[in-house]
Formats: sequence, structure tokens, C-alpha cells
Amino acid sequence: MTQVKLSTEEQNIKIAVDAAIFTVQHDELMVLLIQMKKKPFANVWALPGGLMEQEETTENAARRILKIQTGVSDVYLEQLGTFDDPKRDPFGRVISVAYFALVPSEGVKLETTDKYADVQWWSVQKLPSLAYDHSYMVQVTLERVRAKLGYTNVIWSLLPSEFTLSQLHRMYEVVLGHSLDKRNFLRKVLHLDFVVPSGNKVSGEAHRPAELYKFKQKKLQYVEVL
Amino acid sequence: MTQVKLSTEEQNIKIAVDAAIFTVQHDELMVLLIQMKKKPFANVWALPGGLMEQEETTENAARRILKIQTGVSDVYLEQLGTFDDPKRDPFGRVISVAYFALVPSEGVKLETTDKYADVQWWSVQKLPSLAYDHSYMVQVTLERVRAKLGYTNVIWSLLPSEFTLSQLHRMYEVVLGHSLDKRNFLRKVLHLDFVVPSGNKVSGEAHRPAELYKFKQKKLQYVEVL
DNA sequence: TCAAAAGTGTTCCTGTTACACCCATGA
DNA sequence: TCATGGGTGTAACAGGAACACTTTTGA
Repeated sequence: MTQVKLSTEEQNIKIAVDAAIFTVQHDELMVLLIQMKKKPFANVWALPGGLMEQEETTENAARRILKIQTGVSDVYLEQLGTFDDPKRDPFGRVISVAYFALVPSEGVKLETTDKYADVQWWSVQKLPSLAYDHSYMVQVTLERVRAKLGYTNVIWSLLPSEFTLSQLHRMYEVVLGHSLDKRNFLRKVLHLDFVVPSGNKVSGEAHRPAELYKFKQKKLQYVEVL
Repeated sequence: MTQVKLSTEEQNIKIAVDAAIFTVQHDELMVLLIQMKKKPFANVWALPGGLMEQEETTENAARRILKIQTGVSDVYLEQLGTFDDPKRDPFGRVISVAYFALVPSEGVKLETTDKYADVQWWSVQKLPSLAYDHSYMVQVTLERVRAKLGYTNVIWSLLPSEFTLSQLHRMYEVVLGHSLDKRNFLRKVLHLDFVVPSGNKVSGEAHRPAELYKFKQKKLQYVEVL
């Protein structure tokens, strides 16, 4: 940090945190967007975010945004990277530390505040154009998450605590955006042994009731899923 | 960015850039460290770094550090992440955007300036304790680079423009820190077809001369090497 | 002719792919 | 009894792992 001062001028750079919050609803991968009110971006959609506070970490700032917008905490959150094109913000020099979060769709209650014109989930397939470099952030997150499905158990962060193997299967397909052979997929998943039967079964549907499973651990593990 | 101002206080946070510069010398993975002079860290080793300038990007700041310390440009450089523990710098709130670079060992001339007590390559196996959170940064870089060897051609960034298959093989072993079966490794590498014979051979050594190879492309490609 | 590193094949085994039918339930 | 999604096996193939000797050169 301060070994070489590269410049003698004082820095006048602000630090913001943005959060790309993903979930899956109705077999579609969704990202949470807010609609802005302020002048050059009136009615433009963007990722939720804001300036950092003096005494917090960027991760805590991201958790706070998440809590405010979705009411959820205790979700998967990962630093995506820092975005610092000098022209990315028309108001002045602002660099943004971006995070992404993966949340299960149940238990989320969107909070609209009067700071924003609107707050909505959008399908990543049909995004509007976004403020700043936020489209790029979403793009980078998607690539990261899709890759990470292949070698970790992160998928737990999108699922309820009990789920059927079919839900698990469909969740992979939705996030990856392509289909996976059912029998091969299930064999692999069961063999890798990161999900176990919960002992319960689905009931009340007009077909054979599915066995419910749960994750052995709800924290990041490295497993070769794909 | 600025959609929600999380705080009404003004930010007083500085932004620094640190660079973990790696190379391989004498079959050892080395990282470049500088020895500090300033008070609470007098004679402590650290990664080279410094405060960002107002009008540059963090990547340019990292390239500048790299150029100043090693004289090299046009090397592999990647953003590692942003480190922002409020207590990481005893002088005040400084967040650091860390980069890592991979450089071939020939063509590098270390520059000592009077800002530092010393500048040296250190084996990652025998690092001294480092200032700030720099040991952690080195650790994270190592994990990232080792993983990346498995699915990309980044290894080009550590090798000279022409090299033997044995050098390539040894390079993988040194960075990964474990050995790889020679025949299986070479079969895979040749099959993947990201290196091609340059047409030249090594000469002047007391044994069978090796064929020289070069990379088809000296930019990041995704290939399943391991 | 010796020392040293270069270069080269085969077998075994494991894991991946492709593929289709019966099962259990509620309506 | 029917419609719906749940659940299951096998054969062919590809790729990974283990393993040792011959070749070419300079000294």
C-alpha cells in the first residue's frame, strides 16, 4: 500500500459497492434491478449499490445492500472484482467493487423505497440496458457462476433447504442455459455425495411423490460436478 | 455507484494497487518483494505497490509498478481482487486492488531505487513474513494461478518464446509443486495443439538436442491441460 | 564408449455418453 | 385408468494412469 506514492496529488476517488443478486424463478435465472430517479439516469435500470461507509468493509456494504433490497441475509456472496474505468460514472471518479449474491427465491420480499422508481427481478435473457458498466458486471457474474457450478456445490445457495433431485437437475439446467442428461446427472450427483436424502417426501401432487434431499454442507465445497 | 448513498459522511479512504509478480528461476517459483524503509515497517518485506493516481485505472497503475520494478511490459497481468480490511494499514484506511503478473525470467532487470532498502526475488517456499495482508495476497494468487494452469494456456507467460517440451513440463511441475508423468503430460499437450514446433533445435549440450516449440498464441486461451 | 537428457507405446481401468421403460400417486 | 413426473440399468467408448527402454549427441 503506501510504500511508493505514485502521485503527489491527492486522490479524489470515491468507492462504491454494487451487488448483482441472482435467483431462479419459474425456471428462469433472474437478476435484481432498481430503476433510478436521478437526472442523467432517470428511469434507467441498474444494479443496487451505493458508496462505502468509512468504517465498513466492501463485503459488509454488499451485505447491507442485499438486506435492504431483499430482506435476506446468510446467502452466498462473493467478490466479483473492481471496475474502475475513469469514465464509468458521469458524476466523477468512482470505482466500484462489485459482488454477486445467489439467493433462493422463497423468503425474498422485495423492498421498494422512494429512492428508486422501481425494484424488480429481470430475466437475464431479457435485460434492459443498464446504467454505468452494470451490463458488463452481469455478464462477468454469469460466466463466473456458470464455471463455478462445474467444480463446486454453490448451487445450494439457490435452492430451498429441502428439494427434489428433479429440482436440483432443473436448477443446473436453468443456470447453465442448456440441458443435461437426467440419468447421467443424477448418477454423478449421488456418487459425489454432497446431497443426502432428508427422509421426507413431497406430497399432494398428482403423480409419484419425489424423495426430498438436502445439502450435506451449506458452504462452498470443491466437487467436480460437471 | 451512486444510486444509494449509504452514508452521509465523506469518504476518507485511499486506494492503493499492489502487484504480486511471479517468475520461475532455477526450478523455483519466485515472487518479487521490496524491503521497506518507513517507520513501522522498516526492513519489512512487502509486495511492490503504491497509491493510485487520479486519472489512471488500477490496471495501468499495476503495469506501471511492474515496469518500474522489473523493466518488463507486455506480460500477463490479472486482477486478483480488492482487499479492504479496515485494519490492514496502520496509517489509515487504505483499500488495495491487488494484481498478479507472470513474467519470464529472462529479460528482467531488477531496479533498486532509494525508496526501498532492497528489491529481491524470493522463493514462494521460503517467504519472510510480509507487511500488511501481503502474505495472504500471495497465497490467493498461488491458488488462482495453480487452478488456472489446469484450464488455460497461461503458462506461456512464464516461458521464453522458444522452449523445449522438457522445459514446459518442468515449468508445470514447479508452479504446481508436484510432479507429472512425462509421457502422459507430453501426449496431452501435443494432442491439445496449443504449442507447435518452431523448427529449431537446442544445440551445444552433451546429450541429444531437444526440439524447440513455441505457443500458437500468446494470449489467454481456455484449454483443458490437466 | 559413456553420460545425460530426449523421445516414444501399450495395457488397464475408470468414468462418460447415449439411450427407454416401468413406477407411484392423485384426479 | 389415465396422466404426470419420479426413478432406474447397460453397453460402447474415450480418456487417464501406470510404467521402461531406445535414441542422439558432446565429451
